Amino acid sequence: MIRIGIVDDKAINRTIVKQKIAALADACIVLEANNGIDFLEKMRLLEGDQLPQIILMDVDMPQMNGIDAITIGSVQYPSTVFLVLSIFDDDDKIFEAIQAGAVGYLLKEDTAVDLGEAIQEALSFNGAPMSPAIARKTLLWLKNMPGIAKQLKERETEILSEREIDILKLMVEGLDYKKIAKQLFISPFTVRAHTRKIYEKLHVHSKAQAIQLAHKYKWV
Amino acid sequence: MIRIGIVDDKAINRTIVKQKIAALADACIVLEANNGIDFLEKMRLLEGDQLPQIILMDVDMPQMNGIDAITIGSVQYPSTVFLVLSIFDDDDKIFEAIQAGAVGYLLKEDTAVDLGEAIQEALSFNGAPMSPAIARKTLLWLKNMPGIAKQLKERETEILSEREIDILKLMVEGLDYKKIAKQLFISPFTVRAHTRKIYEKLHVHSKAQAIQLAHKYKWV
DNA sequence: TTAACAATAGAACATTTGTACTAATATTAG
DNA sequence: CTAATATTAGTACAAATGTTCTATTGTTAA
Repeated sequence: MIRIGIVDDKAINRTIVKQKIAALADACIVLEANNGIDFLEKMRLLEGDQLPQIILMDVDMPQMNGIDAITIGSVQYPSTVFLVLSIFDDDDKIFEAIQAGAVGYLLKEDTAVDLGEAIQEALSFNGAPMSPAIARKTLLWLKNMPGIAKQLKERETEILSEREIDILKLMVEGLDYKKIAKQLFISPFTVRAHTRKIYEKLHVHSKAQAIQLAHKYKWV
Repeated sequence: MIRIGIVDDKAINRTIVKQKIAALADACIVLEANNGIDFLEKMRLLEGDQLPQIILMDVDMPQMNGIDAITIGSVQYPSTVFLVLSIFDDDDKIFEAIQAGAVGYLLKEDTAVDLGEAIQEALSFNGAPMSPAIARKTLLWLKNMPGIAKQLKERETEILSEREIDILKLMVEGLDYKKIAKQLFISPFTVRAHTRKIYEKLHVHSKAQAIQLAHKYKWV
């Protein structure tokens, strides 16, 4: 019997998932929580042999979101497996969830993936369930992140546009927005617009982080 | 009607795949090759509207392996989608295949994944088919990627103190004042004090400029 | 011929950073 | 011992940056 936990702030979502679980032969819900805080508190009250083996975690929740809950929970309960069940395929969210320790990421609306199958895969030794859309994103990220084993020289980044690379280069040289704008004969606002796009694409949140990636992957 | 190509050096494997394809309603085999060279030659003989939309590619083949075939093929035939069908879940192979341009990676023995579904996913706009085992590996890679930037050599700068270099290193890694402070168990104010000293010594006026010098003189 | 995207420009607001100060310890070179 | 320097910690304010928006124009892919 597989012990399952559901964390979602919307009762309707929990009900839908519970109905799907009920259809499975070998599974039962042992924990239900509204948000990250609630989840951690309810986990603390359970004995070791009653702890859920798998948690189906929503991302957007009040008080404590799913990412933070996974970050803390995956350390505190290393034998529990966390599976994100989100409505959004927001890049940053997926990335953060994986970083936090989620073993899989499913889209709620993704009908192609059967929840039961996903649970089986998550619990099986070396499986990780993913919606095809999510799989594609992770592959694209991987593809564009050289430096694992082979250092792929001056390969095309494919992520950033030409103009974005212009800006990134000047950023690396230590120029501020105004100086970059003057250099490229454009408005400082435009430089900032490009910067926002760069951050979004690289999943970073500061100039220093962008510069670090630029050096690491030799984009400059 | 989906046009499919199979590249595998073992006739028995091709037969198995062909049988699975035959069971699909809307698909037909338009190309069959023994290895990478053979594949590229046979592709050249086909008209644009007869080119396969999807290639099921084996990895280990004589003369030219699947990775190289994808590398070349994905450039020459950008609208064709390459799907690796391998017996091995060898880390390097998977990674190389993705780098080469494969949109998905399936294990032949993986019974959980239906080939037809995988083909549909591969052809659909933003789907990528993956065996759960492969998905897990890619997730692990992603998770561990940003952390590879360790092991920095010590070098005498003669200008900066040890502590200042500590701070500079973390600055280069993209951490803000608070994060650096937490990392070094000191107050953010202290970090800022060090930063001021660093700027003074290096004659710079921003984080980005300091990072630039750090890279230029290989202090990190 | 739409749809998507790149490049441009800007408003508004919160956070972080840069700079100019002070100041207590600890260590070290002369 | 004394002076210099490193490390620590803080206040205060101005400037730069990060983020969330909107919006126009041109180019390109489907």
